Amino acid sequence: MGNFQTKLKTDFVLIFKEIYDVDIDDSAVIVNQTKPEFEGEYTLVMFPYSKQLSKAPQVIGNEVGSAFKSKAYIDDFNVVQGFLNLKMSNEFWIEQIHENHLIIENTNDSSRKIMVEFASPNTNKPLHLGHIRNILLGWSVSQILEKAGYEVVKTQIINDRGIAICKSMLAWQLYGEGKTPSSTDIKGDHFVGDFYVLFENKFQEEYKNWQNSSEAESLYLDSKKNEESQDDYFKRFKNDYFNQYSQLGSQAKQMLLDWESGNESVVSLWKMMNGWVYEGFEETYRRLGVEFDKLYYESDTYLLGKKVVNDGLEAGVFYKNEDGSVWIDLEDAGMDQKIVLRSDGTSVYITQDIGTAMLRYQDYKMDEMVYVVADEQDYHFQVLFETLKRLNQPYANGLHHLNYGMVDLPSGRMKSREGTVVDADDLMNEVIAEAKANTDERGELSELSAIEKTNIVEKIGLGALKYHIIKVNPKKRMIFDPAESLDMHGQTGPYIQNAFVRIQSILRKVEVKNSNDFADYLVLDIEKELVQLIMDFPFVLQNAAERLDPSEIANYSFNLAKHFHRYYHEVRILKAESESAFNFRILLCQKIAESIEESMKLLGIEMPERM
RNA sequence: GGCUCCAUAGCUCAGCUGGAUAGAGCAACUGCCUUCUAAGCAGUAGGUCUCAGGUUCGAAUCCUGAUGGAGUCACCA
Repeated sequence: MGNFQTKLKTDFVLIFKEIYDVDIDDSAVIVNQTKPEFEGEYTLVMFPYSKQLSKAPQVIGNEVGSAFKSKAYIDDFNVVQGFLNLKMSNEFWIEQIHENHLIIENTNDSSRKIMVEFASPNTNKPLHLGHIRNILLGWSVSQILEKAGYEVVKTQIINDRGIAICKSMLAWQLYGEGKTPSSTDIKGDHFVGDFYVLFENKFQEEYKNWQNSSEAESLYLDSKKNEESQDDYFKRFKNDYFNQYSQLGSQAKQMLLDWESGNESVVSLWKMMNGWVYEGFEETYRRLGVEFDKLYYESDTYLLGKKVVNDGLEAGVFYKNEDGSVWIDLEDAGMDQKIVLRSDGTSVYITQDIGTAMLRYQDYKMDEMVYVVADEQDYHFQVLFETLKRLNQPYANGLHHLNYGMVDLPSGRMKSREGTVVDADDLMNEVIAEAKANTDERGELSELSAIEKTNIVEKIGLGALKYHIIKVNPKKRMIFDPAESLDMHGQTGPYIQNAFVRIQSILRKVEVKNSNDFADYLVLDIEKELVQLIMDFPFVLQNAAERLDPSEIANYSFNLAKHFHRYYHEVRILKAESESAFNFRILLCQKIAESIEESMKLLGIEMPERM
């Protein structure tokens, strides 16, 4: 790792050995950035060694500091309480700015392969805000892992079968009048989603009517719980009605059975409608700037787990119940008994996941696997991972569940029934429109062509939206305020893009960019802070990769942009006081821009040249 | 009810391997565009880090308990 902090630690350990003849663990050494109110840039904490050496922390600090002074990179030191503050030499900063801190030396065993699953939508509805968080996290984590030296395979499992899509299909058959996305000029996924909603509405209507029948009356009177109102009762009864009484319900279920038995007309209807949905999804993905290496479809994998279950039965991982259902007992691992095969021999959700995991291993031989799935499925993945472990899968110790928190609106949880779901396409359109309005008002782009303008406005709008979502720690449930997501000031994507744009604007005005003639330049404090930030990149990246947490990169980018904006305001760059100052500052600006661009790229956010 | 996760400024969030006086942004208020793009900068104000114990040189951070909130506990996915 080309990380200077690591070098500081090892030097500290050597010094300790030399002057005290004591071995300490370099991983326990604490290096911080010196607080601005003290002199110096790096701080080592001495308290932990006080007891071991029976010396006051201040004394240790002074002794270690004196030893450090022989290093060329140290200029001076001071000790406050138990904190040893190191002031780096000017040459150190001059040297560091020449280094490329964006190159990550891979310390992992050479090129481990990791598969990342994200997005994974159902094909009966368009994508919404929740998918956007999922997709941004999955994409970003993929980029981060790749940068950290992994070979990454981006994948998803598309839930293209089941009762839900059959509802859309049936509604289209009954009420669609042969319309298509192109005949109505509606995006394919929305088109199919509209029929899903239509089905629900028609079903509700049918259900309401039925509730007035004598059959319904007597059922209510016979099987209501005491004091239960008719409304409550029928709310509870909805599923049973769908399965046992509903006309529409039985037609939809019949359609599912027909599909499973391979009925030609149903299958071709299914293919046509899913095709429409995929066209719509494709457009949304393209706009979001994401792509996948390999798609898996549930229609191909939903039968897969069965063979595994049979093998597992022989190996004693599973057991069979009297009724023929198959289970796994995970109680000794603190979990429950879980069913893996129904008594009728069909597989359940987790069985499919087991089968899919094995198929993926056959295809890619990955060492690790990341599932980007909301935290409501925490337990499911605990069970899945434990099961895969017991089945002795080679990647079983490399399984990760990136369990992000769900997205709430200021009004509470999104509910499709109440129509509060925020649609992904609408959201993108809105934020891009806002970016366009702001851009027009500023007038900076008035000389550019319409195409260039559109291009930039998209980058800004999507930058705002993506940053707003990705800056939040994935583990946390987040509250998404649409009004706030339109903001382009303060800690936002456009603020960071603006720092980059300002640098580009400066660089456009410079004729010769590669003059490295500034060895005599005395680096300013604010410039040291900026170089220090640039030097931090590998450290931040490593953390983000280990924790599967893009928000660390987001915070880092903001920090860098913030420092740059202050620098830009305080220090003349183009009109620097000397040639060496000019040369240094131009190179510094280039380095800052590169670091901003690289870290934002890891978040899936592009930089415009102007804005 | 069992298990899991969460609780930091009015709001949205940082603060993670325990370290110095807990930080940003938004909203509010005050300044700064003849000067490299004001999507910017500087400043004011805003805190019992939910509460109570414990661990130690030192706790927002680790442990225990309480309170409040969320999720989950299907032969659903």
